[in-house]
Amino acid sequence: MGRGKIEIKLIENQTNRQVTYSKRRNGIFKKAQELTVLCDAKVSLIMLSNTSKMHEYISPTTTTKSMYDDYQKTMGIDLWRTHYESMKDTLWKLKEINNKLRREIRQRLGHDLNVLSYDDLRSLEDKMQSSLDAIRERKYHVIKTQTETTKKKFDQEAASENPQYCYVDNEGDYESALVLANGANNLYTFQLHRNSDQLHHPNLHHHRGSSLGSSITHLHDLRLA
Amino acid sequence: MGRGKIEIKLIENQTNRQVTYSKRRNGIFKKAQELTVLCDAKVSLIMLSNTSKMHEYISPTTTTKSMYDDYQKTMGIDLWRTHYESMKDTLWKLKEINNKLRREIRQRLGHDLNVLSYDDLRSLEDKMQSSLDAIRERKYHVIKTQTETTKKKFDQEAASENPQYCYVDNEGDYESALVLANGANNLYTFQLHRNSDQLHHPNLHHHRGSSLGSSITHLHDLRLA
DNA sequence: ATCTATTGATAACA
DNA sequence: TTGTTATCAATAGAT
Repeated sequence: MGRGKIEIKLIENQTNRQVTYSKRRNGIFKKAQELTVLCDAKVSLIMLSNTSKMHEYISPTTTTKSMYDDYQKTMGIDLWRTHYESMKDTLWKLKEINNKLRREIRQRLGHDLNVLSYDDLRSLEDKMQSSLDAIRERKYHVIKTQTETTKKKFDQEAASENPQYCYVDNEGDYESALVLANGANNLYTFQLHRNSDQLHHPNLHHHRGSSLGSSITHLHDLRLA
Repeated sequence: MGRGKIEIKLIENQTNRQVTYSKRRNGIFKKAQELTVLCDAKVSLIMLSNTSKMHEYISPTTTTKSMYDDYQKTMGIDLWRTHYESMKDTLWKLKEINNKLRREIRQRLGHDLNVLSYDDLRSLEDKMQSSLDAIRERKYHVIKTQTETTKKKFDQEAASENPQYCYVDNEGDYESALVLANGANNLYTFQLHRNSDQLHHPNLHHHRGSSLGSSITHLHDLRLA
C-alpha cells in the first residue's frame, strides 16, 4: 500500500527496513489504540526490532503484567510459578540432605555425640572400627602394591611404554545414590519450556505466524475451541 | 476506511462492535505478521475482548514467554530472573557440597579408598582412630551418667518436679556453617514483584494509550532514551 | 460471510 | 529522521 506493491518478505536494504519498521510499528500501535477504544478491548503489544530495540503498547485500562497474568491463567499452565515451586522444593530437599550428611560426618568425627543413645554409640563404634579396619587393610595393600610396582618398573625399565588406564572418578555412584532424585538431577540444565503447540483452551485463540503470508486471514480464523 | 469515516470512540451497538472487533483484530494480526517478516522483528500481541475472549499473535521466531522475559529484562526490574539465577546457583553449590560430603562419608566408611595415597590413608586412619576414641569415651560417659541418673531419680522420687532443660537440636550450627549461604535462606518466601511504574530504560519505548485518540502519532514517538 | 465505496496506511522519493 | 503523495490495503456499512 504505497507507490508500489511489495512482497511480504525480508527487506534486504537495511535502511529501508528500518524506515518500514518504524512506520509500520506506528501503524500497528495506532490500530491497537483504536481497537482498544472502539471495542473496549485490552491489548498488550510488545515488539522487538532486529536491532533489539523494544517497543510496547498497552491499553490504558490494564497493565502488561496483568495481561500476561491473564494469558497464563487462560493457558492454564503457569510455567513460571510451576518452575519456581519445583526449584524451591528441590532446594529444600537438598538442604535437608545436606544437614543429615553433615550430622553424620560430625558424629563420625566424634562430635555431637550427646544426642546418641548408648546403643547408637555402640553401633557407631562398631561401624567405625570396621571402617578403620578397612582403611588399615587398604593402607597395607597400597604400600605392598607400591613396592611391587616399583620393583616391576625397575624390571621393565627399557621396555616400551604401556597404555595407561586412569581411574576416573565421575561420581556416578553418588549421583545414583541420591535419594531425592525425583527429577532433581535434571534441574541444573532445564530451561523454561517452549509453549510447544499447545494445550488448547476454549478461550485462547492462538495465532502463530505462518512462514509465508498467504491466506493469513484464514489463519487468524483458526478457532481452537 | 470504509463506506464512511468513523469517530474513534466506543461503538455502542453491540453487534457492530463485535464485528468491528473481529475484523480489526485480524487486520492487526496480519500487520504483525507482515512486520515480523518484512523487518525481522519479534512481536507478541495479546488481545482481550470485552467479552473476555483472548487472542494471541506471536512471531514464529520466538515465544510469548521469551518475549515477556525480554520485556522484563529490558525493564530492568526482572526480579524473577535474578532470583531464578541465584536459585540455580545455590542448587549447584548444594549439589557440589553434597557430593563432597558423600565422598567423605564413603571414605570414612572404608569405601572408595583407592583414590587415596598412602599418606592420605595414614592420616585418615589417625583421624578415625581419634574419632573412635571419642565415641568410646562418650559411650562410657553415657553409661556412667545413666547409672548416676537412675540413682538420683531414685533418691528424689518424692520431690517436686523440676523444670526440664531440654536439649534443642535446632541445627543452628550447621546452618551457619553452610558456605553457600549467600542469601539462600530467604529464597523460600519471595514472590514475584509487580512491575511498579516504571524504570525507564534506553531500549524500551513505552506507549501507553491516551484516554482519547488525538495526536496518537506523537504519542508513539515518545522516546524515553 | 461477502461485497465495494471509501478511508486509511504506506513505499518510494525528496 | 520527517514530509509528501501516488498507490495499495483495510474496512464500514450494506447485503
